[in-house]
Amino acid sequence: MAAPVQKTYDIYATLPAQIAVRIGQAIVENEFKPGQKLREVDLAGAFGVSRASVREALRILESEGLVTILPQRGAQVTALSAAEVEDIFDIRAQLMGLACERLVAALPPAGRPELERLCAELERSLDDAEAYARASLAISEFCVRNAGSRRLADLILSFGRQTARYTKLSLSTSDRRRQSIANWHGLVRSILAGDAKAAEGFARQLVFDTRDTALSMLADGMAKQG
Amino acid sequence: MAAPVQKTYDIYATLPAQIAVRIGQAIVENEFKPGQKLREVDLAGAFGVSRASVREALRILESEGLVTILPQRGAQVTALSAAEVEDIFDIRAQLMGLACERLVAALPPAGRPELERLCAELERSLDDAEAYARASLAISEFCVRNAGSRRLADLILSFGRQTARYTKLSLSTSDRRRQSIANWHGLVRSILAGDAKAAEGFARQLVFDTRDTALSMLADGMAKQG
DNA sequence: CTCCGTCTGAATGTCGACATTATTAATTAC
DNA sequence: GTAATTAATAATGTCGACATTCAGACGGAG
Repeated sequence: MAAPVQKTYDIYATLPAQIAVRIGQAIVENEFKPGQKLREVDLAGAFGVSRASVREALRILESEGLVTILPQRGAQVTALSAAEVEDIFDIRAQLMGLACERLVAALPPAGRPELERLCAELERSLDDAEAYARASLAISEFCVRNAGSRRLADLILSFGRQTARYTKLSLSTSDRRRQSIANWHGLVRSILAGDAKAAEGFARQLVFDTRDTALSMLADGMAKQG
Repeated sequence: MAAPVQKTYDIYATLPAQIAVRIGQAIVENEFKPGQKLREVDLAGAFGVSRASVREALRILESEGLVTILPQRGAQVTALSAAEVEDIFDIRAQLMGLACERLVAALPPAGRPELERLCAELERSLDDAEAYARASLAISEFCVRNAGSRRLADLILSFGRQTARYTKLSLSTSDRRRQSIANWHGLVRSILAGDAKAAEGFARQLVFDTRDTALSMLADGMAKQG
């Protein structure tokens, strides 16, 4: 008797899920600003669906941390304090370390050239902040999705999306991109060499560096404002 | 100018949240079994509310991992494979390590006697599996909630609830409870001594031991069935 | 006897309307 | 002129009904 087939259900199947994806993109790409109110009637009108579907979409986005719902007061784009940004980066660093430590054993042989290709793509994108952000996300996603745990991957990528705007901020200078690439090189080398502990270290450092830059840039921004 | 007051909104305020709490309790306490279907109409009738409220409640529980929603096929109590149980324990061990490492610096002086009291409560409950499970949850929650990150605490406790039935299974023998207490003693001692690295180690070991026992008991159960 | 297609019943998906609550603007008292 | 109160507005909370899709029973062909 063969094992029962694990059917995969397309999360885009339902209407609320589609709405959630589109609103989520707008948030991650900073079209919807932190703190901005998301009125159900407005969104329902914009997407041509009923409020019920929008409500479900907002619940989905709340579970991803992109939206904050306050009872009787509606939904708004989650606005993070500097302390919260730091907190999320710290947790993600820990989880990214775990994922990359696992990746060393879990990466199938066929994934090795793909890993090198994604790393080369990083170097090609060194002069273009937008392209580098995309390439960085691509190799991160590849590593995390091949670490053997769907749950861990979703968690890390969810935290990544919550702080996407700060990561992008952090990678806006070429100096930082060079520092980032150095870490990625170390990580890829460790993975290909089978050194799990070193991989964990590089993965965590990668996130820590991003965190430190983002926080200092935020602090500068605050200093200018206040 | 004083900082604006951060209002706290009671998550029990809305009807769906109340429904979610009650269904969630039933799941954690194993009254609703893994894989059991949760029909919206049934639940709506049982709680005397409309389907819309039940739907929102089920979404909340899905975000906590207690319920799995399959598009067009409804909700059911999340059923975890042995591999998934192991995965959750592993992630929780990592996060618990991080939390307890932070706790060493974050625990306010007033929390020290409380920590010792909760530890003593563990010993008092050594002969009663039910009481020990409660005491274990209490000290875990205390540690995690005083580690300085609401986000991290919620995450750890959420994973804990998802595997609550297996933790309970693991702590069903007095031998295991003695092993658990030894780890808790080590953890509390490390915290009070200010040794963050040792605290991290004990915290992880605590979860690892629970994982190992639960998995071997699950394997035995499977062997009997198959 | 087995397998496939159809059909029936029941569940979820989606919607619009009403009830309730928060916000804001106007008004009045001081 | 300011502050507190109140009324109007606009948002969310909750509900019942209709549309759509899925699971299983039934029946017929091979």
